[in-house]
Amino acid sequence: MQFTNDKPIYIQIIDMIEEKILRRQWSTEERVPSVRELGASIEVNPNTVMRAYDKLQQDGIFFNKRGVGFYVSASALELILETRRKLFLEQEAPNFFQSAKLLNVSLEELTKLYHQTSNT
Amino acid sequence: MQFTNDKPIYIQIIDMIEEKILRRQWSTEERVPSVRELGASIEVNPNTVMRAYDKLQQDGIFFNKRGVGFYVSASALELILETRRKLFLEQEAPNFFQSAKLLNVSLEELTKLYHQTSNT
Amino acid sequence: MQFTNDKPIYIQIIDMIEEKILRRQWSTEERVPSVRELGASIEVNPNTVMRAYDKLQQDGIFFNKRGVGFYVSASALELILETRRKLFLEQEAPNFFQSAKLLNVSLEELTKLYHQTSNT
Amino acid sequence: MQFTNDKPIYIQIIDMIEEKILRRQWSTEERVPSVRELGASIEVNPNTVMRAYDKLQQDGIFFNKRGVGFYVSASALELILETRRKLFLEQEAPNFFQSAKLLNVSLEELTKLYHQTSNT
DNA sequence: GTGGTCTAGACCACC
DNA sequence: GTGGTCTAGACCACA
Repeated sequence: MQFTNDKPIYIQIIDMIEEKILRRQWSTEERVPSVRELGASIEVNPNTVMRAYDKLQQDGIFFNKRGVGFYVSASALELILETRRKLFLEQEAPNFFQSAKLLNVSLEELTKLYHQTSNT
Repeated sequence: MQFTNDKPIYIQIIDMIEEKILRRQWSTEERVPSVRELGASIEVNPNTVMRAYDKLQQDGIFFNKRGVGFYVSASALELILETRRKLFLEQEAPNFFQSAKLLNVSLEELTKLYHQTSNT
Repeated sequence: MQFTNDKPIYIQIIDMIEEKILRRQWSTEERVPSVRELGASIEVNPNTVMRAYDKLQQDGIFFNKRGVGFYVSASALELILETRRKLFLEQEAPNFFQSAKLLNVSLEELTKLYHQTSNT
Repeated sequence: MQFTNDKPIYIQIIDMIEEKILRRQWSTEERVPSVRELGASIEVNPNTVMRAYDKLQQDGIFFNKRGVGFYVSASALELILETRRKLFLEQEAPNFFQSAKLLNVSLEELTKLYHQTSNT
């Protein structure tokens, strides 16, 4: 996995996991890789993965069976959708459209870009 | 000036200056405030302002007359527009629309948001 | 380390590092001393070392693993050689030979000086 | 006239003047432009030109007739040649050839470059 | 007056 | 531990 330098790695891991859940690649109530496994596969210190899992657990997206591992919670999908939609509508969209106007990108161009964007 | 905590101050200064240029509040070939002046007016250490000016100079947006001060370069507006448009079209827009699709925000909703966005 | 007064310290640090890489004393993909370490060893403020590292990173000679340290990039040697050769052939050499001609230093004398120059 | 940022302007003016003398464009005992004249023609503050003239006078290259102007001294050419040759042979040449060796520029290439260099 | 460099010391997030 | 940012204060050369 490739990491950018503008965000902490553990945040990028969280984003990746949330995307996997959103895309139904990781299902509800499913056990997720151990911190060591995931750490090894994406070449990141297990502590950093742990930090991401911790945050996800705090947010109610993961839960933990002691000595067994982490699981995707039943309400995970709903939670992620809710918070992300809120962020998207209240923060990202206004910023995005304001940028567009400042840069003279018209509604037509935006619509075209919208249709060009793949779902992957 | 108000600063947020999610970005370094010197970056926020750069953003502010680029916006001023984009909005034609600072014109090409015009002398800009000295590091001390700007520092005093926005209550930031002159070193921090210097760091912003330095970056802007590296990017060709400012140039410098020795012992006199910094100036907005002739190509500043063009440079900013070019890099920002590129970033917008190639990075931000795809990410944004992909998010929209992932979150089931329809084109109609987006269009509505577009029209709601103020130009300021 | 000895510093001269005709160049900023951070530039002299950059030069020293590039020379180390050119002479294969610091290898590609190798971790370099932390800003604090190097600062202590050459008796310079860590901020000044940081400034040098920052520039090297901008130029693609260093890269950075978050929370770990700076590394010599894979293309470092190539980059340094390329830019230095270009500078040498297009700027320094013409200036040098023009000076020689202006000062009536003959090709024979230059050749002699060439052979006298040590490789260190 | 074009100025670089890596050297003070007054030094660049001195260099330019010395070159003019070396090339016999300004002759011995000849009156040189006033500080105001030269300042206007190269778009530099007269104070800065004055600083250059001052230094040249200190070095014995110019002399001054009060109320009349500055003149190229009789020994100017000799003085310039002497100091420049010394600098060239003891500093510039060793540095130059050491660079050449570090960058694997052979004697043949250097000789070729020598012949390519125009005298202008 | 201007930019530019440097130090010392502090604080922070991240790994 | 690591980089990274910021401040306060100093000093300097240059225009």
